Amino acid sequence: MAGAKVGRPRSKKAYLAILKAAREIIEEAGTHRLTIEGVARRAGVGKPTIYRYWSNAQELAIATFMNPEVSNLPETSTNPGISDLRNLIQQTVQRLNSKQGRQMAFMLAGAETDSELFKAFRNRMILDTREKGTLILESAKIRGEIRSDVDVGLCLDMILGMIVLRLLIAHTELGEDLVDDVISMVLKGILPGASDT
Amino acid sequence: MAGAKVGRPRSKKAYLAILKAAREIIEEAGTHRLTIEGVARRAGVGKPTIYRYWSNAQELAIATFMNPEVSNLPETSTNPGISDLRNLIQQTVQRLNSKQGRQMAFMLAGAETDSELFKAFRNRMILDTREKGTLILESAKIRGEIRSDVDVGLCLDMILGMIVLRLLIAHTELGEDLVDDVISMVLKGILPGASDT
Amino acid sequence: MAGAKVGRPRSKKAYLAILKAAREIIEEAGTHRLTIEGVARRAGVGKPTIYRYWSNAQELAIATFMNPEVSNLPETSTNPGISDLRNLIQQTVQRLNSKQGRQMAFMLAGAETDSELFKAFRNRMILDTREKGTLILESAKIRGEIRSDVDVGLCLDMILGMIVLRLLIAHTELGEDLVDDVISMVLKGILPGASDT
Amino acid sequence: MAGAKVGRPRSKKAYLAILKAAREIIEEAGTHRLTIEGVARRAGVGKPTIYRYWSNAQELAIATFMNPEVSNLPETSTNPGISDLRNLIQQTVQRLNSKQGRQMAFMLAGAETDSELFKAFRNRMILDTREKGTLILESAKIRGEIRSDVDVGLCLDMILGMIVLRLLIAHTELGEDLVDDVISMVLKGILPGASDT
DNA sequence: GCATAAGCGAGACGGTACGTCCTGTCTTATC
DNA sequence: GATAAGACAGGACGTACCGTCTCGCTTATGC
Repeated sequence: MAGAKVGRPRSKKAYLAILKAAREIIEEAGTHRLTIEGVARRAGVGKPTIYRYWSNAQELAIATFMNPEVSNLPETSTNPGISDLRNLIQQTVQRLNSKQGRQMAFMLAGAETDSELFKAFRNRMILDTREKGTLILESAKIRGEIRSDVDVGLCLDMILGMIVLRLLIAHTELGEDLVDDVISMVLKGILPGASDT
Repeated sequence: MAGAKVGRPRSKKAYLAILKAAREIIEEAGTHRLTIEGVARRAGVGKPTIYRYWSNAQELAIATFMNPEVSNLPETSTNPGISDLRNLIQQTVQRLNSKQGRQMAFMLAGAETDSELFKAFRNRMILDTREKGTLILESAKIRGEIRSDVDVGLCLDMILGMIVLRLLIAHTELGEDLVDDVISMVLKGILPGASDT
Repeated sequence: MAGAKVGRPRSKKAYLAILKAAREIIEEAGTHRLTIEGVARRAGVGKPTIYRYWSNAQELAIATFMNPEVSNLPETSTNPGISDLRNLIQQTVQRLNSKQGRQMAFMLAGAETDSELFKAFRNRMILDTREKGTLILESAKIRGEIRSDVDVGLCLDMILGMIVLRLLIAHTELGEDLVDDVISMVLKGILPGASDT
Repeated sequence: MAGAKVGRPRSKKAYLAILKAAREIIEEAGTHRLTIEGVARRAGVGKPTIYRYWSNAQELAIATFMNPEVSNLPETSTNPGISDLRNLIQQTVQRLNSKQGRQMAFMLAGAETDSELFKAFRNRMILDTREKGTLILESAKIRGEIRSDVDVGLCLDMILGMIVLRLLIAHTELGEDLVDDVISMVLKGILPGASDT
């Protein structure tokens, strides 16, 4: 690779203007109205400048959700107990329940599933929660707070899945009570013989 | 009723040819390669004929999954017990796990969520299962097979949500074991003090 | 309304409605905005009914100018003299100078030149005048009012041609003076040695 | 001077290919078979490239006659006499009598009469001759070759009009003799007392 | 310290598809 | 048995974007 850093350096200003314009368009008109031409026009930028960073509108859209404004979840406590699960889910619900999160979730399904950015998104929005949740539940397992034969991944997918389902398909409100209910259910199951809420 | 059945009747043949062509294109190239022009070409049909039925490619794509080939779930027994839940979920997994179902699930997220066809799809693919599941669980409640304070809707959304999540985002295989595991979990919960699988 | 017998109860009415609608459209929007669909819609008539009489929009347009409202020129006196030429040209100018005449002249050039209706139009608008003019000039020839070697057809074509040219291409006003001027010129020529106007 | 020469320059090659294709289509199938899609296909060019230059098929058709192949009339001698009129008319007849000229004349009538290109055409095909003819006749007037009270414009319109009329409407052959006859007539008039041809 | 290489905005390019409109033909039920 | 209604295959319209490709400039680096 000759010319590692020769030539004019890429303009930070242009890069940020593109992301800003893209975010605004998505905000105003929705993800499927995002076009490269529209972004270029709004950002006062040439189309090739956009293509230099992302190879299509899809990727740009995904990137929009990857920038610092959608921050990571706060760290869980170093030795988390089963009670931390509530906070985690609460935070995930809030994050996905935002306008941005909603659009992103929509967009997700249309994406080329093998793309790096799709994976990145999935990592950030779902797996991130899943990972933290795994940490919590495995700790709980060790401490005997939950049964040792529990499939932790399945458990988390049921919780996350429910959230995604209601968001994407049922378009139900995701209230605060929900979090308590779902935790209660996942803990006690639905069979008789467990104490009430 | 003026205009009720005046004029040349719509051609069943053309209608079916359109759906067939659309289905084939989706099968071969994916949902996002479906274009009205392509369908018209393949079906040997004029574009306006397509637009007479559906107002854009999205709607046509959704309609593709609404026709008889993707049939309703079989009826559950008239007085279903908790054991029927397994069959219901098994069938849903199979249906969504097909190539067609997978594509459809993908497509879902990009759709205009207020469109009639989106709702129709949701009804058929999700609510259909949800409704039958509700029947089963409410019966089980009455018979005392499950606790009376259980939120039946939430319970089903956790199961369905997990399926959708794994299909859309994690792209995990949806094996047969899964069904047993998820039912077990939802019945017993994850707290200690329940018998093993 | 309801005809007593089967057969053709509303034929005349439909026919006239078509012509009326066509005339109105041409009047309002110009000849090139005339479409069969538009006429059918406006006339409350099925498209095939129009096609039963005329085979395309062009023919219909021409037919519009063939109906009684654009009347024939008045008859010339039975034994016309050279002085009748002025009246003839005057009338022709007036007829072509009308809005309808103008549009018709425009349309003429776009027409399929071999169609019967094109010929019919030509007959009515140009040859009609030409014929009457020939009568006048041949009579004048016999009476010695003009030279015997004059090409009568050429002479009339120069007069009519000038009118058409100014109408179509130069868009000059066709005033009354013009008629006197052109007759004077065609009579005396432009060489010196003729008395002034 | 923003936008003066920014951006990729327009491709001369594409421009010429469009005109060539348009000319060929008109030549082969006639003016009313000229479609933007057809031209794009034949020229190996995108439709928007055509629309960048002309806003519809009509304008493109007119432009076809405006390019160098249909050249200007040759210059008349610097101090032209009445005898030059013959050459001028002869050339005009030839030009209009060509296949291309004929089609163009037809097309003329269908055009939006206020368009720039319509005017351009009129300028080139009619006014060009008219202007040169005016020069000739005014010179002749000064030298006393024709009467001083002659309306030069009217005279030329009669000649040109006759040509156009026969071309458009009568579809008469425009032979060589015609030129002599029309000049003779316009010079001498049709009254008795002038010498024979 | 000046050449060079890459980035920049602008915008034209060949394309594809859009959704609309109209053509001329056909197939019904109605009158 | 002609009519109105309107669906049909076809095809052109003019527009919007796609992703690529020049342009003439600008901006650093590194020779």
